[in-house]
Amino acid sequence: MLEFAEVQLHNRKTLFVEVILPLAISRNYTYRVPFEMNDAAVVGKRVVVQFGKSKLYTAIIAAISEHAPEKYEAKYIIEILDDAPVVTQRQLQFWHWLAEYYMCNEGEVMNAALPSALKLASETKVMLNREFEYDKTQLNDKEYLITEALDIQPELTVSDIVKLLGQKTVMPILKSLFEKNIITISEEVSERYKPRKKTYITLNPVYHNSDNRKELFEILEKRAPKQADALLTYLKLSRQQKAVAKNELIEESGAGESSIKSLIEKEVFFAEHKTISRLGYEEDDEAISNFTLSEAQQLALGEAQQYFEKKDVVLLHGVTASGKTQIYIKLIEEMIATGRQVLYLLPEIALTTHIIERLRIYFGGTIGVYHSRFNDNERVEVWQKVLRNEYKVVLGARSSVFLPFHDLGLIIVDEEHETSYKQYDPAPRYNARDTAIYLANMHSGKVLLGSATPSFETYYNARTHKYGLVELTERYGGVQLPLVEVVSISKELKQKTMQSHFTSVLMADMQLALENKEQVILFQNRRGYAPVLMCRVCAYTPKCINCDVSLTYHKHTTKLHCHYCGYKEDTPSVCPACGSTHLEYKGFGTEKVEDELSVLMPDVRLARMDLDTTRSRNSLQTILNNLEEKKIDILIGTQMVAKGLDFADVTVIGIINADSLLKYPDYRANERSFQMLAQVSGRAGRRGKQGKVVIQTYDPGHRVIKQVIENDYADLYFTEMEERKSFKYPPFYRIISVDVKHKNPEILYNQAEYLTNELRKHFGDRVIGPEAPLINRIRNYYIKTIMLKFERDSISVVKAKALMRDVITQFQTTKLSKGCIVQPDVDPY
DNA sequence: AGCACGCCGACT
DNA sequence: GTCGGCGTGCTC
Repeated sequence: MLEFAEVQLHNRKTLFVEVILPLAISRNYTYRVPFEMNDAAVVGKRVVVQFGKSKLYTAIIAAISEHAPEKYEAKYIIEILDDAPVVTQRQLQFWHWLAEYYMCNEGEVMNAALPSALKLASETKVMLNREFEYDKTQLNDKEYLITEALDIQPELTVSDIVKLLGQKTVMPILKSLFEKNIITISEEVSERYKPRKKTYITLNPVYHNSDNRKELFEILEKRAPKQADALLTYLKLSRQQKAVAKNELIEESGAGESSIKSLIEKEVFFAEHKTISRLGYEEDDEAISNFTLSEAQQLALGEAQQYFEKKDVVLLHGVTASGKTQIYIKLIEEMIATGRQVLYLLPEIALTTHIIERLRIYFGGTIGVYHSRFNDNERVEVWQKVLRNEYKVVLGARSSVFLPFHDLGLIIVDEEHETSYKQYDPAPRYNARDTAIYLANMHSGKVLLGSATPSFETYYNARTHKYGLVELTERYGGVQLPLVEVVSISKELKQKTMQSHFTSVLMADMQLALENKEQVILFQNRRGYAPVLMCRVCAYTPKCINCDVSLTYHKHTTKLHCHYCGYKEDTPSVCPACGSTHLEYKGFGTEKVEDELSVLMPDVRLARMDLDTTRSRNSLQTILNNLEEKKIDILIGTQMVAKGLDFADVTVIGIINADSLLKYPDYRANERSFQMLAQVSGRAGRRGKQGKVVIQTYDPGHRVIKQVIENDYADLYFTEMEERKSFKYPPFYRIISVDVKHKNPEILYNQAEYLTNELRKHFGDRVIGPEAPLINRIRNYYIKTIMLKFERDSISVVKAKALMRDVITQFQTTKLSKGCIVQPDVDPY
């Protein structure tokens, strides 16, 4: 609180702030700044505001003005949370652009951009105002309860109070207490996340003497063999690494918490609690293992650098295992030498410790990592460090484009073709690759897109000289491309040489690999056990009650699951339609492949990698570690296995059924299939051995399969581009699709038709549809899709979007559209 | 997104 | 006669 005299010194301007609220609302709102906060009000800081009757939100100041809004009296902002902005001006500009480009609200962008710890109103701390005397008799029951609780416990969070009162709406009560000056509300970001402690074990120096150690060991072996094991493991681990963590020791030795505890009590071990960074690594870093670029890499690097003189974006098209990462590292080194920041984007799934470690060796403490497996405290930590310029390099997934960079000199987008760069579910439906190009431009920085199988959009831009194009056709270290063999499933079925889903060719190759102590990866583009349960008599198939999809049988739960809404039900033993007991599984997924293989090869160590087995925080890493440590012989997985796996001993890759990829009803199906198959194949026989890829298919003559065998990306590109052109698809046209949803199918049908006609009034035959998507009902909402195709180079897409926005807004004000959800998706995948 | 105001069914 | 269902409209 400022003294009266100080207030007088202030310039008593009346200030208003326009704030972005973390909500899906179409505009920003303006609040008044209390005089004493005038100086503290800065664009990019967070404020607490009341929005609506009772809700308090953390909002971001987007603009400050001295002019009062005309038509209403502005509410006051309640508090300014930050001493310095947490969002930069440039970010706000970026958010604004993103909302425009992807046709969503700034609030939705804010939600995607800010770690929730920076916007959680419910985690706000509440405490008593010590400087103020108040009369308890003046309080109502609930207010009294809160003050009583605060007498005992000086600090409560809003969610604590929710629990205390047993009701959800506590904000009005808190606000009234706040207004009566009884409580204060604060949110100190720096204290919001507590440093993580980790316990390290060290050996009592007495036992550095080998005689003492021997003596101890003999005693332990007799009396406490578990403890002896723990000691041995400790000695092994301490030889390998500088510090031994307690949890690691427990895991490695299998000794259990209690054994370690008694060793600590006996003063054999010392326990040391260290504060470590939540980001999972310590400061002490080994020296850098210096690599040298191959001639081809050197050449490619030089080309890229030359292009950067003239172009903002360069595509590095390098075959799998051509050593693109080393080129990235050189470019990063160069950029950080100039003092500018670098963002290295990777698909979520490729962000394994493998790549993180590799880069950490290079860049040590200046590299930050940011991805969705991080919890919020960790994300805030990275956010703050980027903001304070403590990180020069950030390695991250899609959402790291939202970090508060100051001076981004270079963005690398690895595996640029990856569809996971596009966010679909909550708006903003943004593509991190495209967004990165805009972001780099804002910083006058450069973008390097890397891929073995570039997206056609990118390749087109490169071929038409919008981007620089660097080709790297040689695999690093002279590793040969794998041998690809296509096997006809129908032929083997006729010959009766199939064993369950495996052709004799694949079986033989797997066996050979296993005999040589090598590893195998099997690729099946579908998770679950069997996609559907079907009645053999009446062909009945159980469907989800909320969605227009067949339920999938999952063996571990023995239930039928819906992959769209998570609905589960028990597997029926009789057909609910005709009463027949002849129910059978049709189709097959990763789980069934695993199951059948375990029957065919009972002694082989199998593992499965798909969405179901990698859901938890560390399970993916565990699978990868096991693979690396050769605890797995055969890994069966979905698309996940195609990404970022780089293991020396994987020599055979089996694609169980290529047709499931090829017959996808999507104009990108061929592009996708090629990418998929090329990526999967690229996993075979990297360091030093030629790998083998077996593609099982019903259609061995398929054009794309031929192109894969010949690794002929260019041929694929040219044939596909002809079709893209004639059928008005990207990259020649830009697509904006609009999903219309409603619980009632008839209303939806009429409204989608109406909206389509409205759009057609402006855009003519650029409007296609409405069409029912492949899955026309999800979570009880029926869906229709309207598609708009805009010529790439003629009418301004910016104008078109503005017009679309108007049409949609207009549509939503019509009474008939009640209950309709309209979701535009710009550049959909 | 929440929350209130508002108009139609099964209950003290 | 009310309690309460969620439909729709607004929030600076």
